[in-house]
Amino acid sequence: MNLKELSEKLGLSQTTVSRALNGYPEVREATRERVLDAARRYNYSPNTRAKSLATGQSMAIGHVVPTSTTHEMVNPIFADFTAGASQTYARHGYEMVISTVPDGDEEKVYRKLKARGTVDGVLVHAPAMDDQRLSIIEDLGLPYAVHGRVSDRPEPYCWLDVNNRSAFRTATDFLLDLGHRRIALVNGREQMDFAYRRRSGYLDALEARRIAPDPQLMLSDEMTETFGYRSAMQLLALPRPPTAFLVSSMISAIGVRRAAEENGLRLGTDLSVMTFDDDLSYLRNGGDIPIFTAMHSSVREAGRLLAEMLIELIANPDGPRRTLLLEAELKVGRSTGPVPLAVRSA
Amino acid sequence: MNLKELSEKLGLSQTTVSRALNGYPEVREATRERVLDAARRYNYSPNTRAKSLATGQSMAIGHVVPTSTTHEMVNPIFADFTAGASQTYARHGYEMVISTVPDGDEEKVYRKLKARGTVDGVLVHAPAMDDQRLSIIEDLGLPYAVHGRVSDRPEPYCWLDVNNRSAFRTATDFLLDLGHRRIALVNGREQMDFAYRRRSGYLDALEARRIAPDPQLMLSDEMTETFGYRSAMQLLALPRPPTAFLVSSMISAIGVRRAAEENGLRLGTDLSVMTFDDDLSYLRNGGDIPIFTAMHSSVREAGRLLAEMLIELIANPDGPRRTLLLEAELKVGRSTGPVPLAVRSA
DNA sequence: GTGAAAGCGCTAACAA
DNA sequence: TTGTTAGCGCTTTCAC
Repeated sequence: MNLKELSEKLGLSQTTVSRALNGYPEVREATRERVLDAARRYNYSPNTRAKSLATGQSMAIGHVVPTSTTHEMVNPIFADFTAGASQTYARHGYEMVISTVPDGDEEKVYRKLKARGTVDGVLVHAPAMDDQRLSIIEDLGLPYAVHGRVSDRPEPYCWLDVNNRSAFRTATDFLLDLGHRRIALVNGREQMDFAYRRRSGYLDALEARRIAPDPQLMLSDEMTETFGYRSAMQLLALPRPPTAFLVSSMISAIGVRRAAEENGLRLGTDLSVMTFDDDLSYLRNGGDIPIFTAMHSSVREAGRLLAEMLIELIANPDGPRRTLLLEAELKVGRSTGPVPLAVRSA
Repeated sequence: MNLKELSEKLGLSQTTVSRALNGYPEVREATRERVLDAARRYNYSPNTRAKSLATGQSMAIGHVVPTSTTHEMVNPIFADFTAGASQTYARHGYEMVISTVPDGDEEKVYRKLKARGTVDGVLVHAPAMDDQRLSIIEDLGLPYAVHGRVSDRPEPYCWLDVNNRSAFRTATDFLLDLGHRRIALVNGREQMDFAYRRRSGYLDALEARRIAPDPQLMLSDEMTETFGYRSAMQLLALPRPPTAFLVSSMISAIGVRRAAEENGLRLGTDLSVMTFDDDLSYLRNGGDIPIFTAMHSSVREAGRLLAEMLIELIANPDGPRRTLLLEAELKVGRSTGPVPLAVRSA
């Protein structure tokens, strides 16, 4: 059933039917009723492609995900964030188009998305400190919004970020208050903007107490379980091992716990583990996770919000570039010892 | 740059340019060269919407994900699978469109996808035993492929599944061979087809040795860390607790480990934990995971394969409904005790 | 081997 | 308030 057929059934012109369906004011109410009714009865839905072609809007938003190095897509953060964004899109009638790209081919993909008219805007994930994507997208004239920030970018752009710096400052202070002095930082890859900001927060806290950071205690790589495990094994084997771990993701913290276990250390007694992660659904199911003391934020909600911001930008491309900084919340769990912990002898 | 502009630059008709670009044979080679060259130079990409409208093909494939109850999208399996499928789509020039739906609204969404011509086919995730979606999609005449199977469905359809039954039979046999007699099964939600098949395999193995299954030892729910933890806490508190756990997902197994830890039990010594999960990227990063003994399969590869099958079906809707059953691989890690473990006294 | 023209299903001037 | 008409950018007969 298409517009032509529907209008013939109704004995009206396509124009009138179209106007009735799209809520234009110049249609008589009775006519509109008739049209809407028939549309429902015949299960009519307008062909998106035809509509797009006529309006120039694709009513779709692209998420471009690099595959090879970062494994971004399988990152639970990405999943939760995307789920949130998707809900917003659905409410506004947008489709979500996900493209995966081998690293390096990104420019080509954005260019194509634009040229082919596949999407009306794009959401950018996991920006690096000197991320080049934004300039490319900006130059293409494609509306975009960023989950995170790009430190090296002076131009205004639409972003939403969690306050990583203050979160890690707070977390580190928390551990310092407990009496810890050797705190390991198990962080994401150095080029990632979030990792840089987190390290800054950690260093801020140490500096404020005049504690010299020990480079040996600061590791960074892609945040997998394996990385957490290996980091902890390595750090716990030091002559002066850390008494606390500040870990940039829950899944890596789980790896840290595995290492602790293998070393015969009990969390909350022999070792403190504190994590920053978003509030991920695959770990909980409505329940609490008191595994670690944690800095939490809702990444799903972040997805919803940023999608709203992007849609607003698409509607008004010359409007202001909105930004939003979310503060993380501290949740104290039982794995962080309440008292200064003895340094384990080598 | 669109076709008209490009053809004007070349002094050719749109027709010829179109033919040259799309590899039609009746174009002189020299002309084709010129056209392809110009297309590259001017960064020409055909407008997808216009092309779709003209051809009737959308060159997009839909993944419909229920949101409310199952949290499917944030399931790491889904993420890895989708990443794999997406790679195949990219190779074949397809876009991937993801829609989230509140449970129950699925029929409406499929109907819309079809009526609006948004996609050429759909991939169905996480089927339940009596899943109604397939009949709906079938009736709509939308090509589809299923990740998993639907036990209650006699009609042929295109699916790819891992052999859950034999995997769990093998896993249970493995634990039985070690001398375990009280083996807990921590499984996915009962309505899920995969959970049913896994339980069957588990029961098969017990029955073959004339061991009566203990209903107390069989739990099922959505596979989160929290569920694994709670299950294990509950089971370990039994008068006769299990000596081994067979867990349906790695993340839940991590919860089981947490519970074991809290109970002062060491994996591989006091307790065996065996898991079935796909080979998930967020846990590893190229490395091994010696956490549990596991039945493994590559879900990313599964995504790639099933996407191929679907694309083939779209190209030839009246062709055979291909199916593919993958066998899981047993990987023995150090957490499964090599000898019968003493039953912990209550 | 190349081009003219119709049409995919819809929207949006402009007319009535 | 409704209808006529001309596109949106591409493919695809059909004619040359």
